[in-house]
Amino acid sequence: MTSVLRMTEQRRIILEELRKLRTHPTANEVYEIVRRRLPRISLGTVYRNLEILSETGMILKLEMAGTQKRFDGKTENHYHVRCLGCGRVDDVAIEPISLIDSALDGVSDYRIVWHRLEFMGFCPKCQFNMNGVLKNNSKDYLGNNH
Amino acid sequence: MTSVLRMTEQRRIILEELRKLRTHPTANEVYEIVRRRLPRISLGTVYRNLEILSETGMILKLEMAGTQKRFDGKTENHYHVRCLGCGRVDDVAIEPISLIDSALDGVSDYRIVWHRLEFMGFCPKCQFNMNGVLKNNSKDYLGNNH
DNA sequence: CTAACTGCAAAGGTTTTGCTTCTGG
DNA sequence: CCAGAAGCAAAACCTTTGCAGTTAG
Repeated sequence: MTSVLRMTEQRRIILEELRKLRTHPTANEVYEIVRRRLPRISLGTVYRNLEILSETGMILKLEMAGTQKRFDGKTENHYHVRCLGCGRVDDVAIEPISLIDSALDGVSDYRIVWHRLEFMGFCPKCQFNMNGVLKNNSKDYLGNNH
Repeated sequence: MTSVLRMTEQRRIILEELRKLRTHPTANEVYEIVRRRLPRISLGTVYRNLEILSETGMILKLEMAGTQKRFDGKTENHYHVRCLGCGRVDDVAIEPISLIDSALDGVSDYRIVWHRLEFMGFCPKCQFNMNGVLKNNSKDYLGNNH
């Protein structure tokens, strides 16, 4: 019934690279990185492995603001902060607030399992670069990717 | 410099329909709905208007878990709850917790502007239907759309 | 051995864009 | 009027899939 996972070289290297990174790459970024070690790997293989690795819980699939899925080698539940200027995503060094899950008790019919909290703001670099730019880029406020 | 927005019939009807809905349709769903009143409207026009309306703040663009963008005629900042079973998205009837924005004070270099909080759980219908299904669909837990 | 996996290429689905015509103000 | 918008179709993206050959265990 349950199929046996094989640790192929491709899968192992994808996992290794993902765990090295502090960023949250898209599938294509993973492909570019892994390709430096495995020049003949295909993008399809990267997609298939990211899918499988996240199904098994070995990595995290982040489906956040923006169109492209991003992946994270860190699997503990944690929060992210996204820069409204450049789209950069960082981890946040605070513990998940489990109290939040009960905020809907008695308010909603849903049975809450967990929550996703994403902070939106400006990274240090963009705070520096963004004098007067903001009003012309209002669309970026809602989470465009780049 | 700043271009003048025209309230065309297409734009007005998109806005009207979006404000009527309690759901959070995708661009294509908006297209299907609006088409009942404007059979000749094109999908491209719907996309362009959803983009413009969200830039001006008349609607909200939700770029959440899952691939497709969804849109919301309600513009006040509010939270959403997403069903892990069927992908349905509902509004949550609690006030945004502004205290959350200061959770990163002293922890992160980012200047936080706002936050997005999304609850994940099971809607009443899926709670009912989901006896024993869960373990076989573990991939759905991370936010797949359907 | 053989089920799981890979590379490749093609298909699918969503969103954007170029172009010509039309229209709101 | 005429800048902004619409319709249409093609292009651009991102992701998934079918298939034939390869490989981990």
